Amino acid sequence: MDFKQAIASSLAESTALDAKELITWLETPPSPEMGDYAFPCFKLAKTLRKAPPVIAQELSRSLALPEGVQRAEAAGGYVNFFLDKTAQAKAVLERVFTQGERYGGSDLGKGRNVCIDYSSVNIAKPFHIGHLPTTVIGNALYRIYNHLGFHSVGINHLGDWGTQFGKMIVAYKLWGDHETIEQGGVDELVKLYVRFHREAESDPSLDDAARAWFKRIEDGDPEALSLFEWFKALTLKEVEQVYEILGIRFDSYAGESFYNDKMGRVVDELRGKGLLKLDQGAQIVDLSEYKMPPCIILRSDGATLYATRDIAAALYRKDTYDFAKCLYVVAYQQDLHFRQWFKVVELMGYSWAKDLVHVSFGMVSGTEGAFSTRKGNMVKLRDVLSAACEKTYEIICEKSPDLEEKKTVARQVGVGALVWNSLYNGRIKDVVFDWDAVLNFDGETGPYAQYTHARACSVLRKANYAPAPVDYSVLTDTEAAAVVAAIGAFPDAVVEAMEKNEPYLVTRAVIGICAAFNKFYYEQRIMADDEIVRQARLTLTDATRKVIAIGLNLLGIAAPERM
RNA sequence: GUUCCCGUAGCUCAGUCGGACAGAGCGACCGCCUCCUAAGCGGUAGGCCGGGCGUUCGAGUCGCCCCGGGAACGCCA
Repeated sequence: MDFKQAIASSLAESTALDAKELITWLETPPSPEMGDYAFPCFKLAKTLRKAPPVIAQELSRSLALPEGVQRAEAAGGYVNFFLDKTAQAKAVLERVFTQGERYGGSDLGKGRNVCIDYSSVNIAKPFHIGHLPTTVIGNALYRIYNHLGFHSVGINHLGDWGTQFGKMIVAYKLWGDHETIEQGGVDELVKLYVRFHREAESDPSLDDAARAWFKRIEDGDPEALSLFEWFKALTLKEVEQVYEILGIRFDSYAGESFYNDKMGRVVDELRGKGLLKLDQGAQIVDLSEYKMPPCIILRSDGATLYATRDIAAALYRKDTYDFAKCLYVVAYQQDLHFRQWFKVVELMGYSWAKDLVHVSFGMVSGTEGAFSTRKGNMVKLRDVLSAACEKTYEIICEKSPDLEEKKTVARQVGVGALVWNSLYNGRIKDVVFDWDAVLNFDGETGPYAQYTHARACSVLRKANYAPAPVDYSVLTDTEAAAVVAAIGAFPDAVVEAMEKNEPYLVTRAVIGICAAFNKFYYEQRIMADDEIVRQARLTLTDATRKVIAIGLNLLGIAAPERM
């Protein structure tokens, strides 16, 4: 923030060091009583040939305190800076009200596109709990980048290509029924798929038939194509219902099949640049120099592979969107795959290879091990969503029987709880899906943040709050100051979340605000008798609820005003 | 076997490009609604930060080795 800048500049004058360097040295003390910013003097000890505590003493005395900084105190090897709480409250709250919806945002990414490849559902496969992380993390990043002035391009890279669709057609023609499938949707398709595999074990001719049908899709045979499109439409219809519930939309559904006619370019280019090598019948790019297995571009039968398609997609996206970054929100299992083809793009001579980022995340498993369609222990996203909403509905009936629109709020809170869970921790952590954990709404959960928001809204409603000039000096008590500090820390958290592609940093910033506000709410009476105090506290409450709403919105979570 | 990731309180995790006594939530136990939403707030208990060596004024954080868990490793995506 501005105060940090000012302190760094002031330190720069006294130490003859670069302010930009110094600002990175400044840290936040472990507890608020120790000040708002701390400057560790250890690094100066060598050059100044003095003990850190001595340097701290001298600095604390000689420094010219910038505007808004009340005092500087030496504490061991640190100089602690104490902000003038009134000035801090004024600066932070005015910024909130000036920027409004855009608080925590900026024009950092102005004019630059960011492609975000996420969710990427498979056609004719169920949308299960394992798809939640990519969907929700991708969506949050989409919103975070937009908030920082980038233009996000959300891409659902559909899994809509491969021999499995030949299998689907064979199964459908043998055992399927149009009406049943129209009714049952993806579940029916999965049944057919499972049956195909069972029967193919004893009847290998089925696999031949499947290959033949897939060939017909590739060749554009009308019957094959229409069945294929039908499966696709059925799947998308179901999936879009879930996106609707989650409030997610995509700018592009260009999936695997979309790049079918765009892979020749990749092969030609690789060959032209002398990167392709024939090995065991396949065309590969040798990566042994980079300690990686080769990247296979063409199978020995001439067919393309996953990597070929991803490279084609990257080239297309660069041409189409001229992205500043292209993110792939995909589980860490595919780490090697991305490292391989990113390297291939680099070897092709494209400097933008460095802008390709694998945003990896941990895997979701059940309490009894990995989910698998075959084992049938897979948990469908829709089931989890409805369970969460039902549970929420019960709680509302119990706690807020008079609430109107219970169903709507139950949905917002139930869905919010689920989304929050996927954005609460660092991406890389594995997740064991556990109903009890998912349906627990106490503590640092989505409902907690939503509750805090609703609570603040409730106070403002009851008080008939209207904006008016504020005496910020009455917001200097410990609890109010903590709320101010938490709100003030929000913008940096958003930037860091973008830089690291880690939405949980926003989640944690929201928690910080909620915790501080709830404490404030408990300790200080917002609707104080004193009019000056009341107006100031209401203003703080208003700012709080606004920033919580912004934070939740960045995470893709609704902020109901009552619950 | 090789490479990558992870290992912090009973459980789930955070720990600011190394820095001030290691934090939070859940669970357990104990408190707080005649007063603004108790989906809240407070307190107690609970940790040789997997182990060792090293770098450093200083290591949960960096390097090396070991142990434990996960993932990937050529014609699937």
